[in-house]
Amino acid sequence: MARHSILDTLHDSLRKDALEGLQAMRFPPGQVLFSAGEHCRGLPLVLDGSIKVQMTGASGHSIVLYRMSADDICTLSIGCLMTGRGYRAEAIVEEEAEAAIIPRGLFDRLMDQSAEFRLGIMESYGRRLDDLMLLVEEVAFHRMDERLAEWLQARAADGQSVLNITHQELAVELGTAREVVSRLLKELERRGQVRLARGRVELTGLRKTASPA
Amino acid sequence: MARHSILDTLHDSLRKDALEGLQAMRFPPGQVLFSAGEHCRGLPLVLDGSIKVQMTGASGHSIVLYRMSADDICTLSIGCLMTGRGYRAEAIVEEEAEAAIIPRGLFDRLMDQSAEFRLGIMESYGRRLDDLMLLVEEVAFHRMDERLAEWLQARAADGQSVLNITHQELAVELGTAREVVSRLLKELERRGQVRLARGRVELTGLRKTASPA
DNA sequence: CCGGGTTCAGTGATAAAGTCACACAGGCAG
DNA sequence: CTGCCTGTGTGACTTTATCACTGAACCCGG
Repeated sequence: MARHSILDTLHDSLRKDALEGLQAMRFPPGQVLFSAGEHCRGLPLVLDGSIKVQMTGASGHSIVLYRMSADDICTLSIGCLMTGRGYRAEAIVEEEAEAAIIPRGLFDRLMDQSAEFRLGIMESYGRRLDDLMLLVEEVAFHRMDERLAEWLQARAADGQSVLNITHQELAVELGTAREVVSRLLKELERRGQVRLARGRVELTGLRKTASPA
Repeated sequence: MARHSILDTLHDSLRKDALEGLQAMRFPPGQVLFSAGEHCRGLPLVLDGSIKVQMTGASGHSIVLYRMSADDICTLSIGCLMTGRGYRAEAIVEEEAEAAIIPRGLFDRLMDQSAEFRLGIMESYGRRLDDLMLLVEEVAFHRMDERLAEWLQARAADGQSVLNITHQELAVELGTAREVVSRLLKELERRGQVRLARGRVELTGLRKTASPA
């Protein structure tokens, strides 16, 4: 059954209707939920798993914009739903995911009848906007070596110390070229902060870049 | 009196209430409407003029995220209003502007009672999200010389052919350093595409960068 | 187990962009 | 006229991006 905190906020009769209009679906890793240019059929709620949203530039390069996980809302879809334009990004399942789609009609009804639902939607929007603003700042002004180290550290903080990821995938995370990632990782290895193997990065003693200042 | 298309969509009695709860204010160029860290007091509607929204990174560098002009909504504020977090960016008046602020209570009421109002808000959100995604792509993957040329061309398309702008301001538009802009402009001047003077860029024969491919 | 294709990773050379440091020019106030 | 402040130009150097390859690791069919 579809479990999502934004549905919990609904009053009984409305919640009942909502749950009837929804059906959860499972998606395996690698599955593409939507891709650039496609039109939007409703608002996806992420119930479980992990989904990354990335876009590909005219240049052919890609960059990951953000991730969605349990209890998230695919805010991006609302814009498409409202303006009728196609998606500009694509969504790819990373860890097996479960999601339910709120069809347009039901979405409108929930927006009309539940202040709590509206609040949830707007909050989600606000967070997404913030994320993107931070990303712009990061891409525009931060050094690549720091961004790479931070990305790895964030994963380490999640408890993971061995990442199964290729240099190419890391390059997409950071929006740069594979060669750049290879060179920076090699440098980190020289400093003893990571250990490298094909398709694998093991974090050993990663800390802040011995900064120049 | 406050004229904004999103108010026109309201039904008579609601519109009357809304107009009573609003008062338009004028702001001179250079005025800061809000800055990073401040809290949000309501949703600003832009009635006229031009306002730029920019953020400053930890590095001290700034970049313009987008502009608002007549009939726009300061979508960014909604997120702050909903999540209660402070602004992450700042808004600065460029051309003398007129704006009205919808206080929180009235905003909630309009969201509750007007589907058209909701639609307007969500559309605005969608556009903003799109803008930011495009900006990420541009900053991450496009060459500086092309971005500069495109920015200048966009102004030329607006009918302006003499821009009163400093290299530093252009650098903030593009999220780069002043020196980079200076060098690129000098290169454009060598090619006869612009004429330069202190605080002034005159567009003469600007076209697509004689691209390498 | 071997051979051959595919995916990953490493690296040199070069171009583009960012950083630092400083010189100098234009315009304005006293 | 003389400073002074802001804006611009530029050299030297670092970091990042791009291009063009090389070779290593893995996968699979025979």
